Amino acid sequence: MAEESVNGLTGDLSQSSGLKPPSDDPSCGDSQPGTPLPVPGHSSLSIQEMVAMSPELDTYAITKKVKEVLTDNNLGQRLFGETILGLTQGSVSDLLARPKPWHKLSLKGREPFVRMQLWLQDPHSVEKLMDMKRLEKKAYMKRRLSSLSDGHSVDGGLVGPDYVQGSQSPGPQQQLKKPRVVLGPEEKEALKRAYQQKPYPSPKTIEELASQLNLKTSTVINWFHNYRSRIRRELFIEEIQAAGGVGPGSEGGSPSLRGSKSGEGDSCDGTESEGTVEARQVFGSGLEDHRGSYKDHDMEADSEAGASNNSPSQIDCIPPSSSCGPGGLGLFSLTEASPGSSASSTNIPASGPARNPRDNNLRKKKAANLNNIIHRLEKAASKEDPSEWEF
DNA sequence: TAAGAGTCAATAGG
DNA sequence: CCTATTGACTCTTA
Repeated sequence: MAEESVNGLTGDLSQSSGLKPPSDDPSCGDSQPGTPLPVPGHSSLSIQEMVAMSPELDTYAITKKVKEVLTDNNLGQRLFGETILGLTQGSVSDLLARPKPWHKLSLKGREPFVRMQLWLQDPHSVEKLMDMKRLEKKAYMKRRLSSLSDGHSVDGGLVGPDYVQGSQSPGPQQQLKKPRVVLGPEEKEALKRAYQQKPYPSPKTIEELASQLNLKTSTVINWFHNYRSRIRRELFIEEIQAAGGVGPGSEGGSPSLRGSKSGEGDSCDGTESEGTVEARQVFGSGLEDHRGSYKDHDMEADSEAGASNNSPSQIDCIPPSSSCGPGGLGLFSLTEASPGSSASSTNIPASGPARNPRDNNLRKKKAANLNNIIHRLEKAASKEDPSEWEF
């Protein structure tokens, strides 16, 4: 009997009484190598099902909390990623640093967040990870010792980086691995310039770029793909969320507020934002504060001669919605899925200006992205139904 | 088929 | 060790 309930996720909206029978793996044909992770808490539902049922989650709040817990306990992203999320360190880093808003995530993309949420709810989450860490260390020591006394290195093969770039090969293996391409600063600059002129270059342009920069066309193509998507992501996360620094080793999130990016220097930000707001609820256990508000990309008119009205974009702050979970359940933050914006419960107007050094870049990126936006606008224009517009 | 989403994995810095 | 960055790859999607 035990309380192995699938906490939360199912919470209140899953009570769809008779759920499907336990075994309902979508194993038709095949889809994936199966579920990589058994789902932390062990439950009868696959995370995929949980993801599907999950209400909107505040990805920002979740990652914030996870980062906090990890740093507070000296747990690394690698361990966390591999044991909890089934992702590699780099992916975890990326995810934690730039969570995409829930409504912009695909089902697959939501999975890690659901896992994180589940993990946060597990009262033993930390100690379990700590145990893992200890175990790893022990195993490592053991290996080391035995290889020493043995006089021969016996690598378990768990973590064996294949050396690629070395001029010499280990011998037996064919180092047919392609060495990683590393673009130089000039090349990147050139590509960025090209992007600003044309985020979606024609094959011809790509060819030209490639030959001019002495790169493979596939590299150029990849670069554009990556750059577009990363720019987009950066943009909305920068706009959306205020900077929140969590000091290492100390908790007590002191979310610093940053209403609007200060358009230092020259240009003015003719930003206009309609603030749509809505209250937000807190997670039952754990997550206490969060925020996140979205607004669409603002296209700013870039004009120097223009007025420099520095009207701070009005970001509405709503009073703390003190919605305490009844009896400690609300596992998820319920929100009415709102199209383009979500709430922001701001806290103390931090006196300390948490300036973001990236503001400059932001401007540049915004500008760079303008073309991108235009491109999409054009696309949208060809659709009758505004609901199909994607922004 | 091209673009987007999600990742992986090499690597650069700390 | 650890984390951040980023070119390339695998699937989806339209």
